[in-house]
Amino acid sequence: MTERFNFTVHATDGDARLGTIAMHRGEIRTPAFMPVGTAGTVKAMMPENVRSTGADILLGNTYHLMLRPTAERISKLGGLHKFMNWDRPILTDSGGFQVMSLTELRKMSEEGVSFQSHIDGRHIMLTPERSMEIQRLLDSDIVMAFDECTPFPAEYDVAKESMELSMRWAKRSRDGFDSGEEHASRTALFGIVQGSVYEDLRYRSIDALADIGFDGYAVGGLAVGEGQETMFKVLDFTMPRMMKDTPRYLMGVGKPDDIVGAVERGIDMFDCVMPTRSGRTGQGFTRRGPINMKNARHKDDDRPIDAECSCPACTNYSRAYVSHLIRAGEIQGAMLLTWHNLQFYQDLMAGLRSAIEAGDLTNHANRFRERYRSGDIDPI
RNA sequence: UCCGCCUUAGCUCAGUUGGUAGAGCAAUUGACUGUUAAUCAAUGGGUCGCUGGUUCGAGCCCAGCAGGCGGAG
Repeated sequence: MTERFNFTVHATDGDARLGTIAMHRGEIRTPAFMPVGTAGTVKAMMPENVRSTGADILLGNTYHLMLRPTAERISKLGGLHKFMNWDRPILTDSGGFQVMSLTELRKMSEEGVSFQSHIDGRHIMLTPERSMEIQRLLDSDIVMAFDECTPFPAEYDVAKESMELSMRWAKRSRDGFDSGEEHASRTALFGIVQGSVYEDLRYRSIDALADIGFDGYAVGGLAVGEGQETMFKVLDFTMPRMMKDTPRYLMGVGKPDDIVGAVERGIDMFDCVMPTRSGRTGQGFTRRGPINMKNARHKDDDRPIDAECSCPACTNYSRAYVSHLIRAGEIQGAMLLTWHNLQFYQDLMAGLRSAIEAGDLTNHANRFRERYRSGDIDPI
């Protein structure tokens, strides 16, 4: 039996850390990017191909899976890993984000959240205890505490109340998680820092979570419309107060340059729908900036999406072909562009890890930004 | 040869009792950050087949012509 959860920092460069998280289903190299597999699939990708891009861990979702096919069914079928054919670690979100994003269908209380299912309209109560039970049934490797993702903008008092509720729920999440002893003995639980853009609220949130004790700490409530500058400002005062011996996870982030800036500020883990969703809506990522594959300029372009990329879309197909597939609404267009985008994100993470190890992160990050922001997607 | 119907945006079509035009798709472009998204949004684009007439005013009414479809001989 290997370790339950062992985070090791191998090198640092400024505030950035190069590390590994050893878990019984496999090792996670940090800084890590977790592709999002909400409904038991990384959309448009086969799991073995997600792995081939370099992903060590996926994100799954409590809310979506509890509604369909239900956590109980997945449990009976042997757990989420077997169900979706991914045998490495899976982190599951707690449903907290849906509390915000499905705002018109919810009713909040101290006890939890009453959702109306977007699938069949029936009412469902989600509490910290139930969220923990669902994530246990899924056999998640990294369980997220049930929180409320504070919307942006939020007045101080609203943000304060929201954060304090999340902290009470964090304690109940801890207790609920621990009550599933067998599962808890081989998996991990992360707490989520809230507090919007307010320094003292973020500090209080960190302190409250530290008192409870978690295997890792996430920064939540960012990338919800505040903009990169504000997000970095919040990280600038939040990160120095975060625990040093556990992973720090920035939830829902982000664009490539968001990730670079957050790594420089000490973040170890990320997840984001951007590479997969964009892959389905025609946006590709390149080392010279984002590229809209729907644009007419690509129709006759027989070069790859990104000449420096090793993915199948770039090795075997032209911009012209991918552009045609996307325009034609062909499924293979979504498949190829998603694959490329995931490869791009994993290459980005690998590059950051190498740079930290070499003590060259600042130069590396500056070079990346300069090229990425040039927007010069038509190199000679 | 006769009769009827049709002709409006690149395509398929709406256009009320006459007040100088709209939709969907396509095109062009933009979004997308713990996925209710193979999604959403914006923009461009029309001598309303042609020529006359009636009218203050015609895509709408009248006549002729051209093209298309159907029917009768």
